[in-house]
Amino acid sequence: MDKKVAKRNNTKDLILDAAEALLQDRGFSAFSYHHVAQQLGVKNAAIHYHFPSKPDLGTALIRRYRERFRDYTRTLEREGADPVSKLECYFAIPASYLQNGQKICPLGILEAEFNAIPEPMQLESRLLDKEMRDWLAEVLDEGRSLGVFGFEGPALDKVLVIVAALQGVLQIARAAGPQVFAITIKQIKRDLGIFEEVVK
Amino acid sequence: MDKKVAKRNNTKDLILDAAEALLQDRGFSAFSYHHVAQQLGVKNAAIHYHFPSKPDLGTALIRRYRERFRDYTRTLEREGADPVSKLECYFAIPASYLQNGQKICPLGILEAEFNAIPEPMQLESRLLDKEMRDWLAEVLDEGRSLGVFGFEGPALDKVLVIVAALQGVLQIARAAGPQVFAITIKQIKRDLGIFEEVVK
DNA sequence: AAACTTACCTACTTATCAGTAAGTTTACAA
DNA sequence: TTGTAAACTTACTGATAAGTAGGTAAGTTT
Repeated sequence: MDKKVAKRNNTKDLILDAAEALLQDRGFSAFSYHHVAQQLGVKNAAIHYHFPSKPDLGTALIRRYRERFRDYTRTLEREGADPVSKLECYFAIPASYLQNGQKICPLGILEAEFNAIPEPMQLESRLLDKEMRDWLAEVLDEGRSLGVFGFEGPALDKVLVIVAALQGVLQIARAAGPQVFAITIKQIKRDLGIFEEVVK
Repeated sequence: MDKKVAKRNNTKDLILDAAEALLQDRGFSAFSYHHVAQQLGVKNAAIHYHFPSKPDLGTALIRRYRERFRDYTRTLEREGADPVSKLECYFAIPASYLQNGQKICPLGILEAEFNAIPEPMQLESRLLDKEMRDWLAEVLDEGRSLGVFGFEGPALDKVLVIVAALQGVLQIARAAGPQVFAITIKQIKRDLGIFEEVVK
């Protein structure tokens, strides 16, 4: 019975998908309900039906990022991935952003526009940031004690530089071209001491 | 004769100052002529008198960043600063952003909102990015040949990680608190090999 | 088959945005 | 003293923003 304009039941997810793309492409302030609606071929009010206010949509978006990340890391854990491949999988996230239309890290825009987004979104952003950095720190610590990573100081400090560099370079790629991403990854690996054997 | 509301002749600069603060606080899409006007105690149209359109204001802003950076580096050159103090001076720029109300790098927002800003601003952003990275690369190369910096690979590659990390960490500081900045600086120095003697 | 719910649309409101036209004040020059 | 240009203000316009009220066509439940 799905003839012509059959009622869809996945609109909510499609809205989140479109909003996610717009967020990582233009920023939160720079996209509107109209943009989302147009992309889905529905009207303004349809978005308001699923997400009454823009803050609602925004927080739902970040919550989805969080869940996705949690699921991702849990899967890696379940599969018994080693620290190096965990790190590679982490690098694959921003890499996919870059490939999929020069997108940037969601946290990058959210934090850049931090003082212009509603408080609930700020809160969710803080949580996402903490969860990601804490997980990566565990990976680095694990790798260091196994002897596959070489770095000095607390893992959380090293994580900070890595996360910040990735977040920054995706933005720089907009102005300087996509090749800067691979260069950064290479340098980060060098600084982690996991490239010498392969390179030289 | 400056009694009450004497005509000012520095409004143009004051507008740029206010716009600069707003840009680094909220982003380009999230601030309006009204915000700027309100902060200066003038009307909307006064801004349009000095900067006919928002792209005009935006490009003027970035051009000023560029001039300021050029003047800054030229002064350092004239004073015969060594690579280490040049680097310290470079670090002082984002440090001042952080201190002055959790501001972030202008290039950070401009590149994050890249696809939402007018083309002339994109062009100016590219120039600013290139000029800054090229200068820093010279500093790093100079320092390496003098033996004060220790790093592998092309200086431009190392610069990329440093610039990206600084840009990123200023944003992360919004969500994670200002202390992450000092940690990042410390880590960057460690990775440049200019911290061992002082720390350990 | 009636009652209710889901998932929209049409058509609006209110606010804010960038931008403009025309008038006003002030400083300075002729 | 008058003229003129710079630096505004007043008072708008049209576009777009978020958000809402009310209606409706389907599907679901009772």
